[in-house]
Amino acid sequence: MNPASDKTAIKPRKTPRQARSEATVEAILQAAAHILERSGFDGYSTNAIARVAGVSIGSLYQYFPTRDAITYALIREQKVNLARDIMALEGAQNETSALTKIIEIAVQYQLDRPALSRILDLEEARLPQEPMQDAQSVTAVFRHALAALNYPTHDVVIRDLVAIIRGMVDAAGQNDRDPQDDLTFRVEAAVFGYLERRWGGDTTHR
Amino acid sequence: MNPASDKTAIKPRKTPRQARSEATVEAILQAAAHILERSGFDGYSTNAIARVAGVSIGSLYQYFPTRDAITYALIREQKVNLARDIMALEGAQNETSALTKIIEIAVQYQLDRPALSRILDLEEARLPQEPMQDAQSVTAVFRHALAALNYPTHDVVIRDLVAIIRGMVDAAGQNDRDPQDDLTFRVEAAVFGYLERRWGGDTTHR
DNA sequence: CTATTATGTGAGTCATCACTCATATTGTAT
DNA sequence: ATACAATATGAGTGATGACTCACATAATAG
Repeated sequence: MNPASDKTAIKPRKTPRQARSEATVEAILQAAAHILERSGFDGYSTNAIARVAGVSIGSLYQYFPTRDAITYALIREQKVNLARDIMALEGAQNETSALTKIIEIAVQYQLDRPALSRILDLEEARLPQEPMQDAQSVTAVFRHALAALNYPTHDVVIRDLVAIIRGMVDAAGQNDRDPQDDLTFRVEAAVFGYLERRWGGDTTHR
Repeated sequence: MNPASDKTAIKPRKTPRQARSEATVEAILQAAAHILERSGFDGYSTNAIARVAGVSIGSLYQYFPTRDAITYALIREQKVNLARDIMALEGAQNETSALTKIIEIAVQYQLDRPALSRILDLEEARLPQEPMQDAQSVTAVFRHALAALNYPTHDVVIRDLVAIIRGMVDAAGQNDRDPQDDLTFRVEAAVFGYLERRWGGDTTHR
């Protein structure tokens, strides 16, 4: 009855076809990210997002059927960017393993916009899982990196590693007394420590 | 002006003095936990909590000045229970290290009421930090366990370990395809892997 | 130029929800 | 028995906020 109660309608109601409407969508997403980053979940209302974006509330609902749809879009964007950056470094093959690069980039994201990436992680954990095929690009990157080091590539291993990295990085971002300069090193210790302890003392990694 | 806007007023407005009022408080907390566990944050309203508790909304506000105060109380309760259970095992000194016991008990909590402990962790990350001295009991337990194994006891180390354990345990609880029977083993791998990799290959641990 | 479609607008609707308060009931002290 | 404090009640208030809709304007097609 009420279209808003149709939880499957998460994708944009309309797909922008002209340049100005794409700008509108972009402005909305930026405004949403800005509000989340500055004031957390308080004030994260569709009206506020539209106001900050300099767009009418009606326009917002032309492209996003639900407030959560905006949040999902931000999460998706973050994931896609992360996977893109990792794969960009994939080409430059130097001595460090792909797994090390993943950690470096994940930490980089955290240091760049700590509040935003943290709150998006929280929201992702809170919102019902959307069947997000973009997430699989991250999984694929991990699988590839693990295979290169002759480690197992089961889903469980990847989930554990993602959980470790996320947990540490978000916790460090929350605590402003955290000496974040060695965060990469600390995360590496946990990740490689976990792998080595489970699948042999092959110390050629890193 | 509005007492509800006074964010410092988080502790119970009144302290129960009679038996029946303590029962009321207990019913409210149980109802809140039940709702959070069953339907997540949706439906977690003060009116619903009072209804499920079989208590009037007015009674609820006699003891909790804010809805968040209820959530804080649940978080505090969980922390206190955890610290208590760990210290109970502290006495029974067998061959396993105290750190191993901490992990076992933390995993135990997760397996017991996965949805609840997960959502309370999320809420704790989301709510403004209350100056919670109860948290320090958990920190103290960690510090003691680390010292027994000749590991550093800096705040950073403890924060990292807590983040690792929480991240892994919550992620496992979220994913119902997770083979949780070996969760303890996996978390141990990450924790001891992290420690050994940073402070020497002393393999007498565990 | 005209028709058609895409995009934009924002006052208004409706439901939810945190929280209050005037009043009623129960326990306790003396 | 009486007084006083503790506890319980729930209809009501006010604010918030997601979302709609009737209408306006801008782009594009033919």
